[in-house]
Amino acid sequence: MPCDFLPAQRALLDATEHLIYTGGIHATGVDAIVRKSGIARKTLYRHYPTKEALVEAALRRRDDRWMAWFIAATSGYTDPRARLLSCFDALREWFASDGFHGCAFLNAAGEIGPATHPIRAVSRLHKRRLFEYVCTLTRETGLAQPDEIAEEFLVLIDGAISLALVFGDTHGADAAARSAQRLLRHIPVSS
Amino acid sequence: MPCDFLPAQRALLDATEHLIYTGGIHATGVDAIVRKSGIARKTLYRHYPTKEALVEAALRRRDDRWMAWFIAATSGYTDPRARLLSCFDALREWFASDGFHGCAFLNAAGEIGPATHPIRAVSRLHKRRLFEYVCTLTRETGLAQPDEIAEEFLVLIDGAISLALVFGDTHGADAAARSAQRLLRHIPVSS
DNA sequence: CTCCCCATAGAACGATCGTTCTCGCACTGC
DNA sequence: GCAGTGCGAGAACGATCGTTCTATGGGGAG
Repeated sequence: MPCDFLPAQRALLDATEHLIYTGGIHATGVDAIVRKSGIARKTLYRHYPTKEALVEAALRRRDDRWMAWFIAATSGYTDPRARLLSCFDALREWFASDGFHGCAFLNAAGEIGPATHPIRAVSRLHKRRLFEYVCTLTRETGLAQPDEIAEEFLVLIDGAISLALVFGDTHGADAAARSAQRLLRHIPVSS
Repeated sequence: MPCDFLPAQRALLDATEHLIYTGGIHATGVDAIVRKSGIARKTLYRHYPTKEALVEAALRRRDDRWMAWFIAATSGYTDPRARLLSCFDALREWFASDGFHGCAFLNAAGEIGPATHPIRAVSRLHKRRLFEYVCTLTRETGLAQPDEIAEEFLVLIDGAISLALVFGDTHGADAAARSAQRLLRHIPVSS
């Protein structure tokens, strides 16, 4: 993992990520990507053999950046339980931000049919990375069975994101936070 | 609300629902709908002014049928708490069924950009209907603040569906069921 | 300066998109 | 028999899809 991107790649990935996030993968044409990025079509196809590869690269980079944002946004508390609960504050902020349109990886998985498609693999990778990070948070709390608790948190996180997409508000994050608080209140600490 | 559909409409809605559920809205062309349904293009455009209207009608009917299935699948227990928990048994069964591809309404909302689009309204309607039904279940339990609990259940349900879509397994339903059991164990009954 | 490579702009390719039109066949009421 | 109508099959429309090609114009190495 060395590597920054060339400026042309950066512009392409920025434009692609934004367009497919706000408008969907199939609905965004190469024309729109070229127009928004200011990069020539020929250059696009020099860096990426196909639109699909460009979309996949854009999603991989979004994965990196989203995870970095989420980790940064949930590192403000030293108390492990407060840090775990701050996940939902971060989500609330995200839901209320301009241009929020759900989880790009859930959207991609829902839009693309076959489960063997490379883009579906990016979605799985993202959720697995998120799960691993939540595992580190739950393990720090000293609760019993931290990985199973992390699974429950993953359900709460993705449920909150989905409801925020559909309803356009933050009530899902509030409900998820209530569930999480109850979870922390009633789970025994390990041995 | 009289009305069954004419046979041509039924065939069109069946084909459209199946195609857009498994392949996405934008990825399914009118050609494929015509081919699968065995209905002539001209007939299609007599019943529905545009592909978008046909998709919307197919989603509305899927809403009706999915809700009917979900209600039927969660009516086997007389004990209100067992009935509430049976939601996740129904989901588990759904996740393991052939052709499962997440929630059609979450997928549609994720694929379609503008929140004012008519199809987005169908997604909101579906989740609101699901919420209302879960409310009836939570109210029967006699728990305090049943509507807030129903919100939490909605988060658990949609989170489980999203994880089932991404990972292709039923662990999300298991985790959601654990959260739900803890919820029922630790919430006080109203007054 | 010349040669070469990369970049942009944009035309052009075949394919497919959503939509409309034409045709032919089967059926109905008179 | 015969005009009228509904439907299936499919051609055809312009537009747009993803992709490739040509033409043009710097910028660095020799």
